[in-house]
Formats: sequence, structure tokens, C-alpha cells
Amino acid sequence: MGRRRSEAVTLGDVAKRAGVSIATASKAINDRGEVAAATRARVLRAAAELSFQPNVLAQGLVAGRTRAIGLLTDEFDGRFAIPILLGAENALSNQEMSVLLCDTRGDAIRRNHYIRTLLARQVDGFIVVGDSNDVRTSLTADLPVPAVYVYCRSSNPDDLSLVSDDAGGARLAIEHLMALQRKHIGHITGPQHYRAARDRAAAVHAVLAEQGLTLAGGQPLHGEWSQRWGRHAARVLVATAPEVDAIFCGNDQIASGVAQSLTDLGRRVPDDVAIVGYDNWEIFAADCKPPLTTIDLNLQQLGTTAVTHLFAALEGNPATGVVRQPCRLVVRESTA
Amino acid sequence: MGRRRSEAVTLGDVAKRAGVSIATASKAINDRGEVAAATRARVLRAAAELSFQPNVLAQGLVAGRTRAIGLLTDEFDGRFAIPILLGAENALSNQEMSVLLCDTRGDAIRRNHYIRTLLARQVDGFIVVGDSNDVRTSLTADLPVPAVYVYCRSSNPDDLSLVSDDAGGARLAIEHLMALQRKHIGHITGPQHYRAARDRAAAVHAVLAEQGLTLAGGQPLHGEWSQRWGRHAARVLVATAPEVDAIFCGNDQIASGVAQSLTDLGRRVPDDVAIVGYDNWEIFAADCKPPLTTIDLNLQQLGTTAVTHLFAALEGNPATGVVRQPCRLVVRESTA
DNA sequence: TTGTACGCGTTATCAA
DNA sequence: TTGATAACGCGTACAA
Repeated sequence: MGRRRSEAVTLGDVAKRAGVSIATASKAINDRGEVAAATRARVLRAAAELSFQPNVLAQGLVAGRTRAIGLLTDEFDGRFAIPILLGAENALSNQEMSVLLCDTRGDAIRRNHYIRTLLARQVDGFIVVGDSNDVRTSLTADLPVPAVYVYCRSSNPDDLSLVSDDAGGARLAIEHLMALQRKHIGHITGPQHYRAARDRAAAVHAVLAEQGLTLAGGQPLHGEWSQRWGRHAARVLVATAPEVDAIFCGNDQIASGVAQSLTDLGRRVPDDVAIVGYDNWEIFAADCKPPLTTIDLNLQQLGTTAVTHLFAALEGNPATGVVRQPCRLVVRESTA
Repeated sequence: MGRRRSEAVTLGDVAKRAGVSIATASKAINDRGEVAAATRARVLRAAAELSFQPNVLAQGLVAGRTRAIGLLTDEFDGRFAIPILLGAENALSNQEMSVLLCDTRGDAIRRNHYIRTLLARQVDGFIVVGDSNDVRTSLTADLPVPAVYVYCRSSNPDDLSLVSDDAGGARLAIEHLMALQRKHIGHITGPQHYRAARDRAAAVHAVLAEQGLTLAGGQPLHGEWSQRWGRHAARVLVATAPEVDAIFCGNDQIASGVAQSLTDLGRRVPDDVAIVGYDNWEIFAADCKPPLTTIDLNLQQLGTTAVTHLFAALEGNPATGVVRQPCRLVVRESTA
């Protein structure tokens, strides 16, 4: 092990070695006040020789801010939080900020506990990551620091909520299929109680209506977010609407199941039926047979955006309302 | 927003309201020293009324420890790190410890940067999460605090490394298949340059040999960790060894692909060919057709164990060497 | 039993 | 240009 904690080198050590006072050493290191060039050089050399690292705790105590933020997730194991977290962590570390991670597991008691803990640690702000694009109780009233909500909508419209643009994503998918001359487009998606599923289904309906089209099978097929449901629903859809020539799926797992069933039924993908998935979860989308055209949510970017907004809020320029992050169409063989 | 940061309530406020000195308030709140019961009650009530939260920074400054640990991941988006992290975060929060999360993205420069940052924040220890069971450069020499390595082997044998028991997991799988009277067992797995793939393949060989059996097809089939490879390899294996009645796969994606191809080829799963996967990645294993029997790595438990060991090290009882965490067989329909 | 006083490592003010 | 000194909030000898 390196130096023991008790022998940690402090500003005092640097000052002593450079032959100056602690105050001067501090100024030299932080480029503050008037310090003679020669003095500064001496101090910096001493600091380097001792591998001096300022104690962030002490800095935070006097500065009143810690350059640390609390990241509160509802359900971390859901796969959406992870890219968001990754984007946020990266953006924060670029700004020399650290991330304190807390996973509430959807439990209000844990959540409150974490909030207290984080506040006791004097975090400068919060990023709250939801587990769906749906509404989430606002914490802001209890916080003395700014918060940004990501992948959820805060119940308080005065907060800033960053969500994925579900309607826009659905539009991308349908317009892509229409550009391929598909006229009989079905929609197989997740449970109706998911706002994302509802918003996308509504957008599908609207975009088709703009061209005087209606949904193959008449209605969207709502089920689970699983391959199993995709396999089942595809059979149902083909039975009810044999003319179907394209299927827009609520996620990549469903799409993967749909592809399996269509193949089983002897329909070629994409020749007979084109498929568009959702989420661009590579492990499913790229490894599907055939690889899936899908909608990417730009989740990492969502995390980055959250950080940008949090910084703005820290500087006194908070935004409010719901901001929708655009999606991106990723074309692969299932529509090629 | 709640109270502004500048109006944060301090121990002094509590003391004033309780009509005692700061020292007495501190003792009362921390159950330290001799404080009259009545006084303590007064202090506690005052603290509650003001929602007093001790400033952890100040506590850390005087105590020399922060009750925070640094969690360093190599590749966070790989799915293995996440359950480990979840287990560790949960165990730590049970001990009132916080987690500073840093993802190095496999980059040495980022890694060093993060280590400096975390040390500057005076973390009490490190948990280093690797991205495979393979060797990883030891950091310990540069650290003034303990570190535990998880899902990787530190290059320094004096460190403590927690890994998954690949040989044991493979043994579970093969013994399960043999208990089902399968005699012609094949093995389709990932790239040979993965230690996990090699260790498991070796164990498969050993366990079969104990019963005088050999691998169907003669050799393990090494490829990618993908469904695509599973689909391909299954066809190869059935062609070379038509008598195959069981396939042990290196992960659940491969197993899922294998199941698809076997079905395409008209072999029933599990009646004609039983399948065992690896990882118990629910989204693949439970949603497969048929649902997969598989090996669970107990990754959350691995995270918990890491925390236990880190605490032991913090208390001066560090362990060393490589500790293998046992796996668990999860039986589903693919062998039922 | 209670309170005074000091120290933790840093930054900022102001006098020298 | 430099340095003594006072914060920041808390814990803890030690004195009262």
C-alpha cells in the first residue's frame, strides 16, 4: 500500500518544503492573489514532489460546495438507467464532479434515506433517473439544491424533466416504413399502462392518418415487453390481417419474437414483412435474425443533457417543464 | 426548494435551541460521554425540531474517514458489473456508507484520474470491478486505503480477488445433464481468449472424463458470445455429432440461438436435446423458447461479499488470494 | 455533568 | 508580495 492515510501530505507540508506560509502556498496552487512567479514555481515544484492532493473535504467545508452530485435511480437494473447514468457520469467527470450513486429499488423509504444521506454529504445537486417516461413524485420541495429529472416526468411542472420523445420516435419508424412503400403496417407493443406505449401508439395512428392509412389489424396489440409476446402477437396479427407488410414493435425484444414467428410462418423478413423495433438494445437488435432496424433513444445523450441543465441550474439558470430528447432511426436488415 | 444551503442548520443551532454548549450537544447526539438524560432528551428534541443533519464533510475531516468508498468499473455497460454494483451498493448503504461511482471505460488515463479524484475525496476504500474473470493490474501499491477486486483477478496475489467459480459452474451444468441420463453432451461457448471460456471447457472435459464420457463433437466449439454463433454452431454440431442429446452453452445468448436452430432442424427441446445456458440473464433465459435451464453467477452476492471483505480490511483484517464464489443451477424447461 | 478550547485541511480577508 | 488569522462544522481532550 502507498502512504498511509495518517501520513497524507497537506498544504502545510508543501508550504514548509517551499519555504513559504500556508496562505501563500494556497494562492500559488490556486492561481489566486498576487504571488511572485518565482514563489509560485517553488510551491508548485514542492507540491509536485510531494504529490500533493488537496483534501476535497476541507475544500468543501469552506467553499460550501463539494463538486459532487447525487444520482438517484428508481430501478437501476432496468436497462434504461444504465446508459443514462453512463452519459451523466462521463459528463460530470469532465467537469471534475463526482457521482454518488443511490439505487432506491422503487422504495420510498430507501429514497428518503438516500436523500438525507446525500444532503448530509453536501451534494451540490441531484439527478433523478426514472424507470419509464412516466410521472414521478417531485422531490424538489425538500431539497436545498437543484434537481433534474431524467427519463421521468416530475409531478411538479416547475421542475425540469428530460424524457425521450416517444411520439417522435414512433413517427420516425412509421415514416421509414411508408417510405418503403409499406401500406399495411401493424403495431405490436407493451402494456397499455405504460405511457410510452400509449404515446407511441397515438403517434402511429396520427402519422398513418396523415396519409389516409389505418393500422393493419385495426388496433395496436398491447401485451408484455417480451419476446414471448412478440412471438404470440405476430401470429395473431398475421391471422387477422394477412395483408400485413410491416410491423412496428414497441421494443427490440418484441421485434425479435415477431421475427421468429414470421420466419416460422414462412414470411420473409423484410421482403414480405418489414420490422422496426424500438430501443436499439444492441444485444437484441444487432444479434436478431435478421438484424433489426430500430429506434435509438440516445440515452447517453440524455444523461449528458441532464448534466448540462444541472450545471445551468447550479449557476442560477434553471430550466423548467418537460424537454423531449429526439430519437434516432437505425437501419438494419429487417427493413433493408 | 427547501432551506437554502447557506441556512443549513448546524450543531450550533441545535445547541442554542437546547440551551447547551456545542460540545454537550455533540455528546448527546452521538451518545458519547456522560450527559444527563434530561439534557440529552432536550438536545435530541431540538435536533429533531430543526431536522438537524450533521455535515459529513466536517465529520470526515476530524475523523479521518468519510464512510464513502470508490467503486471503479472497467466497463460498466457490460452486464456483469451491474448486479455486482447493485449488491455492493446495497450492502454499503446498509452500513451507512456511500458509493462514489467511476467508470474507466477501460482507459488507463481515466483510471488514474479517477483514483486521484477518489483519494482527494478521502474515500475509505476501493472496490474494483473487472469485466471478466481475468487478470487486472493491481492498484493497491498506489493506494493508502484497502481495495478489493471483484470479477477479476488482481495481478498481485497479495490482493483479494473475488471471482466467479467457472469450473464449479460448468460442473453443475454437466452433472445436471448427466443426471438426466444424457450421454452425448456438446459444448458451444465463447472465444478461447476468455479465461472463463477456457476454465469452463476444461471443467466440462474433466467432469465427463470422470464418468468415462467424452464431448459430443470431440471438441468444445469456440466462437462469439452471441445468438448468431449459437444458431450457427448448433447446426455444425448436429451435423458432426447427430447423436447429440444435450448442449451446454457458454452463455444464455448462445443457448438461445442454439434453441432456435434446433427447433428449425426439427429437434425437440428438451426431449431430443436438452440445453443448459450460462449467466441466468433473465431477459434471455426466462424469455427463451423454451425457457432456459442455466447457471446463475450470484453476482449480487459477489458484490455483497466484496463489501464484507472490504469492511474486514478496514478493520485491519485483510484477506488475500483468489476467492471463488459458487454458482447456482436454475432449472427451467430446456432440461425439464 | 457541562463547557472551553483546540484541531482537522483548506480558503479568504486583511494587515504587514 | 507575503503571512497571520479567522472562518467552515464537528469531535474530543481536559478543565471546571
